[in-house]
Amino acid sequence: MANIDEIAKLAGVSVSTVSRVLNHHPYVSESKRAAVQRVIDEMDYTPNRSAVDLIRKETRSIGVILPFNNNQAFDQLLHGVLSRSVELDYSVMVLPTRYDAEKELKYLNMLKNKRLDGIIITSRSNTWDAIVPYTKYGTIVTCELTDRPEIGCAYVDRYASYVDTFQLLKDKGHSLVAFTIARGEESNSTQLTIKAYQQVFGDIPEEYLVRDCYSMDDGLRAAQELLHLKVRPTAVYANGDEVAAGIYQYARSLQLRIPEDLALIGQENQPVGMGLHLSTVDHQLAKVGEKAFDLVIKNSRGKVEIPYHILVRQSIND
Amino acid sequence: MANIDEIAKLAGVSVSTVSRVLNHHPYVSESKRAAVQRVIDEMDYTPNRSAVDLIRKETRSIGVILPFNNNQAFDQLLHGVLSRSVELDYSVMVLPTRYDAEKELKYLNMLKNKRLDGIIITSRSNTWDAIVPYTKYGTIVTCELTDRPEIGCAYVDRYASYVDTFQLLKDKGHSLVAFTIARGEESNSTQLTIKAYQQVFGDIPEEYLVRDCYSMDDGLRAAQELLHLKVRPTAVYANGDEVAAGIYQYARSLQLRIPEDLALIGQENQPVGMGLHLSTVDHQLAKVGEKAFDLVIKNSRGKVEIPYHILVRQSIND
DNA sequence: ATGAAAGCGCTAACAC
DNA sequence: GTGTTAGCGCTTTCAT
Repeated sequence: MANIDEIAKLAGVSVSTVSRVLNHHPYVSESKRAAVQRVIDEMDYTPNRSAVDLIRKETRSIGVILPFNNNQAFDQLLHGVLSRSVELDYSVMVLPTRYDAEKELKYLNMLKNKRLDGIIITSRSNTWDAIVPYTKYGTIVTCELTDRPEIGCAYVDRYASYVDTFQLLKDKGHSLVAFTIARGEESNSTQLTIKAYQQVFGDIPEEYLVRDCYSMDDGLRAAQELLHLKVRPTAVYANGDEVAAGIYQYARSLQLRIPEDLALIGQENQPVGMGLHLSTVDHQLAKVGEKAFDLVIKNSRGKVEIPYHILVRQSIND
Repeated sequence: MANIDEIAKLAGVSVSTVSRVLNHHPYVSESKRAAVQRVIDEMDYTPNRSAVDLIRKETRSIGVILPFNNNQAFDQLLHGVLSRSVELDYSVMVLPTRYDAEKELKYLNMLKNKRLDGIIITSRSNTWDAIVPYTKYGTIVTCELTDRPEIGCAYVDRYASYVDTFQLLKDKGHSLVAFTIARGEESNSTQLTIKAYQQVFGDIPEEYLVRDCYSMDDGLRAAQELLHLKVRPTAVYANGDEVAAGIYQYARSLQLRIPEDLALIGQENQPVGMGLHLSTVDHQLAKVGEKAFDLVIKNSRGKVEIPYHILVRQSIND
């Protein structure tokens, strides 16, 4: 591929002039601009991006740190990020950690070596103490609330959301309420779910907490565990609509009526829940992703709260 | 951030020596290597990636072109790509087109401006004639079979797969077979599904073909259309397990028995189908993604076929 | 084994 | 308006 020097030579101008037309600067005579453009077209020339990034000290690329890409929730966040990035002509790298703290730091290092202008952390494995130093090299935005002033946040008040949901169930007359979670206790949202439960109902009966739930299949397993207990829960709060759908399915196979025999509520308002009339808590993850993107490219440390919505559908009794 | 000159100066060596230790070259005395390393650590130095890419003329980054990221099938492909990329220390950019041909070309241009070493096309909007010229600038691998010699392919023989599946249904005694598709007729797999159907059953009754199916919700809609027909199909081939699950759900709500009253088979072996004992055709999309990645970084134009598996579970009669 | 120096392809300050 | 030139931060001959 030709370079800018060659274009300049062929057009009979200096490289600065070529650079100017490339970057749509004013103060270029129409005749020269046209001449340069013609040569550019003829030679099928495109500026080398590494050279531009090197001198501009920015890449118009951002990264998204997530544990897995094949997960509904992270996929929604990513979707939000991508929507905005396409509009604003940014590129996005997907940085999957599998909850490996080492790898996470390696990704953060892409700010330092100027490969990325910013990074969105959708879920982290490191402590903030380990992460914050990297803000020196680029913008870091996270999808949970932290009071670290160096970190931008696009977040949902999960604790309030969980409390609200459990309270709703309680208000509907349920005292035997089970719930499902994804990872074990080290995860942020898991911790908050547990705290919220305790806040509303007090102690958690060990058998009312089902771990490692991600898919509909896990929902079936969870229901299998829960619905054969001597003291069967009368309501379940699932950590996702897929999981809720699995529970629904299993309950129906047992001839249980929803919501009369079992009330059910999921999360994230996924299509899977719509036709089943499952209630759900929509944390608006795509919107969180969009907002996180906006923060990161504005180099903002703002804390932006995204509202959640509890959608009560037929799977909850009146 | 410090640069390589500064490190050289502080370590009392030349920049070449610093570069050598950075790149683990031989022929550096242990004493100097140690001295340089110490300064690097002290200064917390990391080489600028744009400068390295510029001179090396490669980025160790690849792109994945897909229409949407929030879609099970593309997500599986992406998952395969990411698995391998993490192992081999490559970065991957997600390039969502929404089937916009212009945008697709813009993405392909990232090969030309040396931002990406290669691109994986999981689904395309342009003709091969428009795409092939970009192979001059980087490797292009696709997830469908094309005989263009410049393009590497990691693909499943979809036509054979679809014919096999329809034939299986026919062998089980079904002559009233409906099916669902995603996009309209311009999509490659849709076209092949239609051709396969005609090959096995002849003409397609218009009402046995349901379009725009992506999620479980769409499956419910499809079932609603199909199961109230005067001549109800006795089997449905869904273009995904989520869609199949929706159909299952609706059929059950009508008290139809699966498979006695309605045989059902989906695609992609998703968790949603497992607990429902839905039969499925596993096109091994994650494996396709992995293989596509391997081709692209080997700069290979190979054509690699990935086998598909028909998993017969309870949703099909004997 | 080590260093000097020539780029890689581009932008922008400065001079005219 | 336009050109000259000094970098940006690095790798890699080519000497020594």
